[in-house]
Amino acid sequence: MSEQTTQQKPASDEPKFRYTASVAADIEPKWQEYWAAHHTFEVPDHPADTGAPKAYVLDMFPYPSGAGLHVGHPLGYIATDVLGRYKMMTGHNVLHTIGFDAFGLAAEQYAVEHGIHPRISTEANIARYKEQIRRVGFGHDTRRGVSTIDVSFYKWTQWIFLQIFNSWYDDQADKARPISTLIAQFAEGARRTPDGRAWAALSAQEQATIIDSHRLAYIADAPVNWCPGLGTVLSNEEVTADGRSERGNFPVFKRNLRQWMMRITKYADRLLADLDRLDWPEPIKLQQRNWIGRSEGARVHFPVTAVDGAEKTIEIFTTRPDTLFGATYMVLAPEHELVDSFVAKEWPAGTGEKWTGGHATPAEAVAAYRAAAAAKTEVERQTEGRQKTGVFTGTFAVNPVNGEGVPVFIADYVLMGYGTGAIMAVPAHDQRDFEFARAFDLPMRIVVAPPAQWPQDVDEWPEAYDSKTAQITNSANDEVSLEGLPVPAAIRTISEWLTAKGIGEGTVTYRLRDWLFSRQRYWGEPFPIVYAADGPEAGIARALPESMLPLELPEVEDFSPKTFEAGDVTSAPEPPLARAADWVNVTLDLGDGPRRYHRETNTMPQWAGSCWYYLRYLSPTDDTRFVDAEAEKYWMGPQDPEDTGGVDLYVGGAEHAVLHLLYSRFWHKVLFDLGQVTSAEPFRKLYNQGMIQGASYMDAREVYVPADEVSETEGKYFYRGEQVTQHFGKIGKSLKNVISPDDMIDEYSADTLRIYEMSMGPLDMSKPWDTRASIGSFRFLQRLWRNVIDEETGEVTVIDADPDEATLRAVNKTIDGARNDMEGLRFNTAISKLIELNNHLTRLPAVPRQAAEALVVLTAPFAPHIAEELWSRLGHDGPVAHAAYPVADPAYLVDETVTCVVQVAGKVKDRLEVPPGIDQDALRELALASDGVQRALEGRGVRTVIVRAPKLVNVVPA
RNA sequence: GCUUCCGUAGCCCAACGGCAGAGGCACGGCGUUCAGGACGCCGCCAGUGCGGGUUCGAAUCCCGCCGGAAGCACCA
Repeated sequence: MSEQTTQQKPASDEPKFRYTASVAADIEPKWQEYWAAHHTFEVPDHPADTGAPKAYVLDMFPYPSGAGLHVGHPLGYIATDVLGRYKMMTGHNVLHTIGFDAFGLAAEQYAVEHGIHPRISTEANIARYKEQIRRVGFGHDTRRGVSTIDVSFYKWTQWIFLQIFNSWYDDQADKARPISTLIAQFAEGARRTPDGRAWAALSAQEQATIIDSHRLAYIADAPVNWCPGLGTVLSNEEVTADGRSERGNFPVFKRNLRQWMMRITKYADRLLADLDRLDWPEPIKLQQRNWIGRSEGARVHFPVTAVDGAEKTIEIFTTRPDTLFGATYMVLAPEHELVDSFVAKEWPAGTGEKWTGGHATPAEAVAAYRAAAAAKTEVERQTEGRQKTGVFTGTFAVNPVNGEGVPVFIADYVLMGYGTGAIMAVPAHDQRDFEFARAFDLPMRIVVAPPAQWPQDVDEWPEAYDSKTAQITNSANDEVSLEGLPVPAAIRTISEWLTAKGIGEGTVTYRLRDWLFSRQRYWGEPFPIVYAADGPEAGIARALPESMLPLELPEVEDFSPKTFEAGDVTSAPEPPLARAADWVNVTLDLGDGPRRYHRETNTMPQWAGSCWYYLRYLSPTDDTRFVDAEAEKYWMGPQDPEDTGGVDLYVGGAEHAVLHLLYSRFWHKVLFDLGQVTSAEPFRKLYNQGMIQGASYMDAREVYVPADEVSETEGKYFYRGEQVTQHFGKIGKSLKNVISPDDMIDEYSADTLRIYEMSMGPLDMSKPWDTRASIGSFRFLQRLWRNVIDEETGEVTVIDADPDEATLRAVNKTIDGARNDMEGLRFNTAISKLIELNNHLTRLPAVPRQAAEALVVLTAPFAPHIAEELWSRLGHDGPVAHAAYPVADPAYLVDETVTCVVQVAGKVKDRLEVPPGIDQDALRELALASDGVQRALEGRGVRTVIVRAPKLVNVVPA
């Protein structure tokens, strides 16, 4: 590994005009400057209608980290660039650019660590990224590369937030509408207020509360993910399955906090349904479906008498209402709001120790259990949580199907955020309830008939029987019987009965929860929201008018977040913006005269900017609208009535399956509902590139050693004489295996890097990086160069004579194959075809111009610099980037003769040279008469002959 | 535990159900070269993870196992 060959210092006798790293270092910047100076890749916001098709290709918005790019990053960018250039050469208007997602936790943490203001460090990182990206030679329209931290960008992020804030979801119309339409409905009496009073009779406070409960962006007191280690709350999507922060890996606690939320749940059904209309990888669709988690079931009301004597009901959600007769207890989530009203003064006579948890009163037991639950991280809930815990509230509810009293428990295996936060427990037929019932000696009743081999006695069951195909038993009252019904029919029957009796109804529940949208950080978009300091509207969120946007992030002395001990449960978030007193406390005239207000001090999450940046690319300088309407229609509008519209190709990693890709679909749909965009979806086609893996090396202490100082001997790896072990995985600073694109460009060329990355294998597959193997790509370019340029004299050597027949065939077959491969994003096989043609030309005594030019044009999307150079040396004026991609002449795609394989019983026995147009019968006769067949048959008869003219004949012997 | 994807030469990877090899790396020989490197020409190596099945014919389709990767995981 350390013994890298290098072309940096050509030996004295190396031909003067050979394609080397130093030649590449001359021509690559030259062409990059040419493209910029000649606006080669600039495209109008909405091109004139010339009948040309369009292609909007997009890379996932990079976050510019302090570490710079490594060779894994450009993979997707190169792929979109290759496709974009190809599309341009096939007559498309192409829009391709790249910007930066530069707000957020990571950028802020980097700044804090380095003691620099995040704007300074972020802009420095962006500059570095831009330089690295520039060197790779992308065909970007750089005028469009916006960053989320640009004030002119986040003005519109704030504007979109206000659109969402000022909207509600009209279930009737099944779309978002302006909040004014809701207010009008209340004012006209078309919609009832919750308590039935007239709208005008309500106080401003009361009206605001009702309106806010419908807004798509709203403030709520809800259990949220509080991460003391980061000093901020996080969305569900940012918390890993083991209950830690995705960033930093700190513990996360459930806390009730007042936070901004986005009502994404209103879109659950549409987000789910429209997946079917998208050209996305199936695994990503599946992940979104799972995350949305639609499940059909029923809500059922269980009557219960509260401790104060009030008659209440506990509403539960179940997917198995057919098992209602088997419900023998109930469980509420510890955070359930009704719990307090059910905590009995004392334990009912005879309550066992298991149920009381050893506490003297239910109040003590519940308080202790709740405190313990709140102090647990999600990870603890899960690892310990497999052991079912809980306490009895001292109260019994009534099972509405049979009038039986059922004890009410609280237990943390029931989650507040799903369904109604309360369940009926059917221990015989639900594994979780089964485990709880075993732990608490609760009765089980069999209501789904198990197979004959199951023990008669439920006490001997090893686990719950949860079949959905069996028959219901022991389930009847005076009015309804499920006896003998299969599960689906039983669900239908009982649901109808529940609805008729008014004690329940069929319903749909989602796993998806509303999106927690505020962060207690400095480095994010400020909310364009203020609160009146006094008066009747004090504390009510009020939107700034559009004229007051952008609301700029204030400069503060101390931008670092208040963080806490990672495990400090009692801590509470303190937004850094709250310290900017001058900014927070303001006098504004919002249309009703100057008044004192204080600003919202939370900031938006990093996702906000990435929810809509692809729209801003379309008209980056428009200061009247977030996106020019015509531009959006042109680049993203639906192509036909069935089409959702959206970006034509979106390339990025699969790690954003549910975060960015779900959030931006949600925002886009809101904008669509409000008539702001014509596309119903942001990304029509999504493609996940695979990960480039790097070899990392660990010594005996399991410490990573610098990969570039490891040498290989006989399949073993050594670092400073010590043997080390090799692993393949992510590339990263901590793994000490970073290879930057700059390293590759210095050693070979940007074109080599591009060709190598595209030829490593299928784009969507993960594959190991091997710097040594990239020499092959370099050699290809060197041979290509040599096919056009004399290495000794620098003269163009192509001849103007017509190519021979074989060369014409090779050229046309390459054109045909490359076109197909380009359309299918099979860049690896396209390149292999180019290499094949190149090798063919190498063997000729002289290369015909026609063949050389075709190959140069075909190579241009992959290796644009060398292609431009050769194209220009071949005497062309315009850039090869604008040359027409060749079209194959069908006459040269068929060979004069083809080799027909003759099989006997599926085994190859002979080969025949036949004309491609040979007819079936003639070929059959030829094959049967062939030596190989005669020998293989050894006189046996022939049962059938399968003829696939002209390539194959298979003789099946009798 | 459940779901999805992937197993082809020493390595990275090709192959509409029809001759297992397109391309590259590494390796070897010859040529060129003072030499090394580079370059040119030629060569080498697998029967497709394992076991069944469907088919005239299976790397390819189906079933089961083994190995690897990813996702989900108290969601009622």
